[in-house]
Amino acid sequence: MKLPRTFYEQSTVDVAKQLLGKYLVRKHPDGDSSGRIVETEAYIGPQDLACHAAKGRTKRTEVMFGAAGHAYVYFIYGFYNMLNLVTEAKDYPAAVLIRAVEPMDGIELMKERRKSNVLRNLASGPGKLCQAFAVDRTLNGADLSGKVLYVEDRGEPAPKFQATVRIGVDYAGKWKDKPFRFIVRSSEFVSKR
DNA sequence: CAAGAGATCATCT
DNA sequence: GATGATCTCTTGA
Repeated sequence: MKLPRTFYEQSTVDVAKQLLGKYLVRKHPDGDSSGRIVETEAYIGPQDLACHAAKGRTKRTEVMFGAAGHAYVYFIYGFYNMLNLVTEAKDYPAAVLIRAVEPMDGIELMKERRKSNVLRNLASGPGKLCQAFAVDRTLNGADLSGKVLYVEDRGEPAPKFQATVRIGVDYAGKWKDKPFRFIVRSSEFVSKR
């Protein structure tokens, strides 16, 4: 069952936690792929200095100000794309970063795109995941109730998870220490332990 | 194994 | 003109 818009309208931290154990699905002409989400991070709004929207409403952050249930994809370090899912009310900028998934369907395709045969190395990080799933900025603003990219519930019970600090946000003052990263600790497929 | 450097570009100052 | 929600490779122990 595809997650409805109302799911993404909940508080960002709740969305981030509940996404664990759900399945990211990517439909593509070359073949479809999916993966079980095992790591997420919450970026909870304009006051959160780690959130891009703390810089205000700009061309780049515009999507986060839009309605929940859309993809926010941006390009970083000259190499990598990051996939976020926009949460909460329209005009309130917040999103959940998808950091890692456990590959399920379309594994051969992911191996090709990633140029790696190591299952654990296919989508265990936000940049890797976007490569494996062919997610780039053309998907920025994509509606998650559409056909190209969405998250579905496959009826799996909520996995046990652990909250830790977010990665790579040392510049964010007191916000860098907030426990807004959620990982399925038992999974081999998280980016770091 | 841990640590460091380099790659490379859209976005904002 | 600086810098970043990263990754990979190289180095050295």
